[in-house]
Amino acid sequence: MDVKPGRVSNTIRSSHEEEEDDAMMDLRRGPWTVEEDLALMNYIANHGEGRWNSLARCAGLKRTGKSCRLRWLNYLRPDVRRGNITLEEQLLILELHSRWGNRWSKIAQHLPGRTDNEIKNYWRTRVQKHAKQLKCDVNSKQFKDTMRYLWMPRLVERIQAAASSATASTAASSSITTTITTAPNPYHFNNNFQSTGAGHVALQQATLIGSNNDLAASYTTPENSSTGASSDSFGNQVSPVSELTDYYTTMSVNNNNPSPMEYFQAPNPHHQVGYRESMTSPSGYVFNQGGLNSHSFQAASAPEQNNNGQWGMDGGDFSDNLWNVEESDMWFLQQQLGNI
DNA sequence: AAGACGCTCAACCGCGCTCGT
DNA sequence: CACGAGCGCGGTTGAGCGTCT
Repeated sequence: MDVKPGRVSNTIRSSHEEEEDDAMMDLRRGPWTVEEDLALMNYIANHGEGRWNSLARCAGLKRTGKSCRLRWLNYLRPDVRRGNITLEEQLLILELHSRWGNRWSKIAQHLPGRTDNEIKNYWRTRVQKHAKQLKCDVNSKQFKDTMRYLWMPRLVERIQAAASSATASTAASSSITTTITTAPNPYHFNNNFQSTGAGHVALQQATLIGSNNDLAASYTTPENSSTGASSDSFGNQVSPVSELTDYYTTMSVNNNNPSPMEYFQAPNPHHQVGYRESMTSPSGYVFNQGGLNSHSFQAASAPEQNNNGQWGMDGGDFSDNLWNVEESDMWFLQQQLGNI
């Protein structure tokens, strides 16, 4: 990659450090400086975004329009959300990716505040890592089945557990909102900018969803807003209901070994469904495939299981536990794969 | 303590689509 | 219709940092 040496990721360097580099070329590349960020933000605050090439010139930035657009969309926008991908977001990413594949921007549209870049990075670093650890290709049927039958139900279970904890604790009722509104971009925007920025609406929306404390029902899958079979923007057939739940239903009919997802109700295809409706009482399902039921599952010495039989959930902000819990996910998935 | 290794994520690149001329 | 500019998207890179040995 022909990037200037000394590139510093995640680090804002002073423009003084790079003046020598500037003399070498007209267009700057590499990490953005504080001055550049401020120039870009101020210009967009006054003139709006779009027409990126001319914007770059008019703002006095020695950057390509592409670079400015990327910096704005992925980092400087006021509604960009940073921090760990929550359980719900993970579930949604898995679900949407199972339907659309690597259509990152499309997936990102359903995760307020998350960028396609962030989701793409999450997929590559977390999901593909899991596939690698399970010794199967991320695009293989085996791994997709693992996601559908094991990983996603497990996420739902943990979300339910977290929701229960949140309900039990009045203090916890605000934890989800806190998570969602955590860490906007590092710069302070004045009130005028915030009130006029389009992103502010999205941020309010995200907060509203979180504060609803009804996470499963909060999700709006693309099918929620349309009825009947249709095709996506790439001409692929898109089921009116979740491909995921369709798959569960089909598999449970065709497979003598009932999948864990049998405990998820098949949705009415004519009914607009969210997760809450399509997945009833996931926390109650039994892993009876290969003779493993909830008792043997819970009795096993998996890491991170607490005294309540919950997984990595201690009643606190569940997003804090996310990364620790992932290790138990790997343990769990590997155990389950061994039984298939 | 220090070198090796692995992970994360901001940033870049190339391709293809859209739209105006 | 042809062409080019602008833009968006998906793939890839690599610096920095944390962890392991």
